[in-house]
Amino acid sequence: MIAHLDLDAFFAAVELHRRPELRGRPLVVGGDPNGRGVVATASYAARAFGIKSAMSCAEALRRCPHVVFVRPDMAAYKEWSERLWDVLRELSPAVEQLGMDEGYLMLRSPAVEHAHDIQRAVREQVRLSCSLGVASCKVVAKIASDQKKPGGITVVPIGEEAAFLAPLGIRLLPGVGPKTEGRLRAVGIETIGALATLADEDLAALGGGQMGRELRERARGIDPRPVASVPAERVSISTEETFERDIADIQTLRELVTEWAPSLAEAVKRRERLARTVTLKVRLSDFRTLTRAQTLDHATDDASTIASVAQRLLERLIDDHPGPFRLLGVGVTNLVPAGQ
DNA sequence: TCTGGGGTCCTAAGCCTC
DNA sequence: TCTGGAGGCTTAGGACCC
Repeated sequence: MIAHLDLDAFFAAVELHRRPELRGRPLVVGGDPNGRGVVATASYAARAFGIKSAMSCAEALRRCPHVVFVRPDMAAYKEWSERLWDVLRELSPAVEQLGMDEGYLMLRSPAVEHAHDIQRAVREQVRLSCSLGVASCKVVAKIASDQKKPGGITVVPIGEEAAFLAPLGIRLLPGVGPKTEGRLRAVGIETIGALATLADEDLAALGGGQMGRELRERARGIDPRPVASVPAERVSISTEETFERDIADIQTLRELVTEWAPSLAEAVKRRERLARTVTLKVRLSDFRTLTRAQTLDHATDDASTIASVAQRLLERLIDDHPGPFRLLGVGVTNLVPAGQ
């Protein structure tokens, strides 16, 4: 059996350990409530006011005028996260980390007992609350872990996967976002059970291809993906910034590109890689996102090369769309091992 | 609601080579 | 020499995730 483990309001939980005087008060970890910030994590006290992740901080403030805002301290969360994963690797024969605050674990039998042991160890050794889903495959375990938050364990016995999923809303299936949900609703599919029985000819509602077939398989509780203990290699590194106010001035944008290139190059070097492709990304005032990319003849980890390619891409982009821009980003992809 | 920052994966079109 | 198709690479965009 597999467990999906998910920390409960992770960033907020860390902040409450650092400032115990805020216990019980609605807390949001996120951006600037007077700017363009969004909520990264809301404490459970804040959720009671309808505040959710990804909501704008301005809206969160409207819903709860006395909410406390805290800027994220990623370095601190990373430290807590490392402690957590060290503990988990001691407890399970195979652990697959997804991001800082969730992942899959292989369970020993009896699985339910093992899941309780893991939850207790996280509480006692890392002082964090987590929820777990226990099932025969990843997709079912993941959906199950969300059923009894915070602090719950949901077990789906073997053979009951499809029945467990059937009544749940389509949006709970990982891979179904707002767009796919809309397309499915348009053809009358509202539950995971309805998706599971979708006829081949109706798969077009999911765009046809392989993704549609895979989603339908998962809706049936079928998911052969193993727990992968070895982390996948990074495929891209990027940095981006949403501006306080939209920027039209080309010189300012050029300077930003030049300013960011060294830290990108550093990140590439640190991973002992070279980058073959440089990408530039902008967001227009109307929220449309545009990208331009160039693949180099010779892979690089050189800041000035990255900067000059990004500048050229920026000029090309500005020729097509003069701005102003809400966001600017620079990234590298196509990473190959250094020395190749 | 008025939408961050860091990513991953998929798709489709255009181009090139075999 | 011309043509057609397959397949790979690059580019751009879209959807999704935490």
